[in-house]
Amino acid sequence: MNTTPPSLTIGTVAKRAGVPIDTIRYYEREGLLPEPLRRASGYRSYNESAIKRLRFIRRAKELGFTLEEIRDLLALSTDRRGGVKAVRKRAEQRLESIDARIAELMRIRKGLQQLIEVCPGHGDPEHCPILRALADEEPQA
Amino acid sequence: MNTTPPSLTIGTVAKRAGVPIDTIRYYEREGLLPEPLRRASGYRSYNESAIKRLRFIRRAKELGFTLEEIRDLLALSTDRRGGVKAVRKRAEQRLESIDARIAELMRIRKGLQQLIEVCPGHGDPEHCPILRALADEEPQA
DNA sequence: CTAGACCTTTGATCAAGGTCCAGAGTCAAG
DNA sequence: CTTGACTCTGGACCTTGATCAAAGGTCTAG
Repeated sequence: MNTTPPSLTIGTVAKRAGVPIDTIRYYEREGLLPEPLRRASGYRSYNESAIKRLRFIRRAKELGFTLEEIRDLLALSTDRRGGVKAVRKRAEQRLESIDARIAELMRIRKGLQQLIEVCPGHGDPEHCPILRALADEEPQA
Repeated sequence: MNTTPPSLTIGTVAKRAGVPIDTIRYYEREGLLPEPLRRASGYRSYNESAIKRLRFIRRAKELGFTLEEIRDLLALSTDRRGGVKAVRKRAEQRLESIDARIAELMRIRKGLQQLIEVCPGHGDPEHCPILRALADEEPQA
């Protein structure tokens, strides 16, 4: 709706979006940002929408999306038919993978916690349960 | 105590330890495995302790230790004075960083969950709360 | 006009932890 | 002896998400 004249340099966009200049060019190469207009001098010429897009990317990254997934989300976000359904599905998948990662970390945490609890913290390495747990044979080896 | 004759080839060790051959050579380069004896032909010649050590590394990796930390643990595990105390300290640090990671994932999870809950899953992308959350301006932008 | 800030490109580099390859030599079975 | 499986070295390459350097061109304030 607003047709902001394209006039921002990459440095300005970088500052306003909170992203390093190199990263902007990198995102452009990776297809996350459209190629901007250029001035006669070759300078990239951005408008406000580029800043929005960079912030979109930043937030999605904070939610744990990879750049690959974000590229996908960006494509979906402009798909009027079915885009919303697909976006929600991606978000649900993301949630599942976060849950799986949390569960895995909890499992690891538990194992480590138990070892620490029974380790006296001194004495012979032969009797340290942490080292023993790491070194012991597989059951049925 | 057991003085197993060194006679295992790298391929055998790889199979028994469940680690690719290239990875064994890589660990050797990185100082996680001692340099093995060699046959006259130049073939590496391992004994059972190499397999134990590789399993140690594998388990430590499963507990989220980096190779750097594992190298450290391996050194400590043979240090009779103070080694155990230091090992326990490393384990405690590892636990703390796991807790931090879990907390971070829980925070992310919560944000994502809230977005999914209010997303109808259909309709105009303009009204999709997930896309809006990603795209919206910073407050006070 | 000039200094200094800003921008351009290409290509290298980083962390981590491997993975793969070519070309050559070796080993065990039949 | 031959065949096929195995191993050797050295170095290149992979993933992800940037980050930096070099050499040069442009823009803006004074």
